[in-house]
Amino acid sequence: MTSTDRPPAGTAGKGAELSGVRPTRQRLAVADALSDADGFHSAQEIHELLGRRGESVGLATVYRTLQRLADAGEIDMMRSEDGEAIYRRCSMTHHHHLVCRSCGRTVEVEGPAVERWTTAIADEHGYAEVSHTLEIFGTCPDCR
Amino acid sequence: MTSTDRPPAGTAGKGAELSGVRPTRQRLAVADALSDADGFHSAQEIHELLGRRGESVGLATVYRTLQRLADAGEIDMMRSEDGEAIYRRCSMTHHHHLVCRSCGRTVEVEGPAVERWTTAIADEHGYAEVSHTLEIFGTCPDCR
DNA sequence: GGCAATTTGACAACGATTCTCACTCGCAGT
DNA sequence: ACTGCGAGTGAGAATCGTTGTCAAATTGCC
Repeated sequence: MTSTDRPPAGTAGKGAELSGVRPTRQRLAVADALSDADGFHSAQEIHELLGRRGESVGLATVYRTLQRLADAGEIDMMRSEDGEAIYRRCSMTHHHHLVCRSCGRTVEVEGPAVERWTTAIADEHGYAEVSHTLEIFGTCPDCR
Repeated sequence: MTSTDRPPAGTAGKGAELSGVRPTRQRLAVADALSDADGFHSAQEIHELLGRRGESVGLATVYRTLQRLADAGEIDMMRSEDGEAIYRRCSMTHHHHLVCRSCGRTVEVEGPAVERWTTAIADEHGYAEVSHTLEIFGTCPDCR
């Protein structure tokens, strides 16, 4: 469940998207760390990075912040092959992976055609809020 | 008592992939369960299914068997949105699933265009023996 | 039949993520 | 600036999926 319901916070009538979200030191630090380090990073990596920077932030807070950012669509979340959640600063295009069965070498590929197709198919069946996962497996040239 | 007995040294050198693999009841049961239930299933689901069937198999064994099968390329493994490992029997008709996030209602869809696209992309990067997984998620009309 | 390597299974160990809860801090009103 | 309250935080417990351990059971092959 991705419930986003929050208690009747009477505070209404202020910032649009940021209703009830406080820009605390920790949140800024997490968002910042993720911006500085590009590419995908796990919550634990971010936590460690913050520690090295001296900006100590609790692990639980890092998890919460990362999740909130992902929910808000400000960052992308996907899962590594180990099943760990990894995040990256948003903006880059949505893409898929072409993975080698033997060595694991991965190539990121884009497919506007696929994006269009999935949306069309879902639409055709009346499904809304579409998302999808696509992974391609094969044996890379070096492993042939 | 070491070099006296020598296991089937070059016994009918054909069973390449199955070197040292015994077709035990448990392994057959797991492979069977996965074949019967199509679609993706987690190790725990398979374990539970086997339990219901009366074919009791240890959880650890299910994990090991599934992993071995995946390594051998006999089944596909990917990760659910929760990060859990899910497997499916390989070699079934090429179709994908359009799943409803709320009620789970699933529609099987085919996409020759996607098949062609994935093959083309893989080819372009020199990858051979291509296979892929694609799942589409959305909210079905009844759940809107 | 009988032996040794492979497998199995119950359970401990693990690592990632979430939950709990007492304590702190930012924000708005006074 | 002072204060109250709820959002936010953090340390550690609790979950949960998955892997490691090891004695006992099973299987293949002589």
